[in-house]
Amino acid sequence: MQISSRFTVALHVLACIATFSGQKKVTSVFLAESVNTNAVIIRNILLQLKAAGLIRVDRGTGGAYLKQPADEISLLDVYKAIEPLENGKLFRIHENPSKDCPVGRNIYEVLDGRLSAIQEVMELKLRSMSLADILADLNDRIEEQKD
Amino acid sequence: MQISSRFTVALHVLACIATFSGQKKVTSVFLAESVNTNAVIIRNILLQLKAAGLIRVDRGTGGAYLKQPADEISLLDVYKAIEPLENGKLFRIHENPSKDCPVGRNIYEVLDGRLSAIQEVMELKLRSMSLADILADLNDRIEEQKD
DNA sequence: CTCTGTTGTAATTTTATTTATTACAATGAT
DNA sequence: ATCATTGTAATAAATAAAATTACAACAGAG
Repeated sequence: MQISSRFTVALHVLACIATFSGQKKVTSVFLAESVNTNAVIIRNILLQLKAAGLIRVDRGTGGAYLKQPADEISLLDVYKAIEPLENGKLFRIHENPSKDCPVGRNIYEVLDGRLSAIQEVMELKLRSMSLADILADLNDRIEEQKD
Repeated sequence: MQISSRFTVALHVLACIATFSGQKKVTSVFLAESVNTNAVIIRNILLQLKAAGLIRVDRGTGGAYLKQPADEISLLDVYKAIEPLENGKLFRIHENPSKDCPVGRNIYEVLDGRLSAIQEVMELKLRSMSLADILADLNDRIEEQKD
């Protein structure tokens, strides 16, 4: 089961905001065209990024802006802003295993710590990467393509 | 978006097979009761574990058995046996971003490597844990509960 | 103050996926 | 031959993602 595209859409959105800030007004319609999706999808993602304090969105006049320097926005910040994990747990454990079976009775406690450790390394890696890293790669590619 | 419970169900199933091997015949019906789900769900998971070479399932007579020592079955083996990831990619990247936008044109290439690196650390951690580790924890708890 | 472009939000639909269920042929030991 | 069991198909129900439509709220520009 893949992690939904909302996370990568959010990264795309943030990359656009950072890239075009100052040059043009970054609206949900503009973003929807760049991502190739519906503007309401974008607006909802913008709302989540705003709620997490990562961006500012100007009502009425329109436009989205970073509220933090790109090197202070980690991919984990974005991931947590976007992915509404139940209990914050990446892995789902089946519910109500049999209390009559010694395995069923104990499986949750045994798995929970290990699954959390797996999630932890993933989140550490997410934290080690920033929006600035993505922008740097992006700029390199864009510069190359100018020839 | 959480990873489906099929993975943890598979771990539960393997733990039962290892725990009860020799003591009782481990059938899909028995497993379904321990997990608290439908026997067909279990059978399909058994088929996947069998296809991955982790277990043997006896047709007709019934019963499932480990084909490898528990310390040679890593959680990654189980995860890969169970999770049918498209292209093997954990993260989904939205399709057909605008070729007219410099961000849209390059976002896939820029994100792909980083997302793969994140998946990589998660898989390394999964590989570092074995079914034997789970069985050890499980046995400790079961022994404690015998009092 | 009205017009205009935009955001916030609700409601609904479409599509995909997971989980559950029913049914039954195929299997293989007894 | 019987019987418990697996393999498999077909389908339904539940959940979730993604897309769409509609419109009130907003805020600057004229």
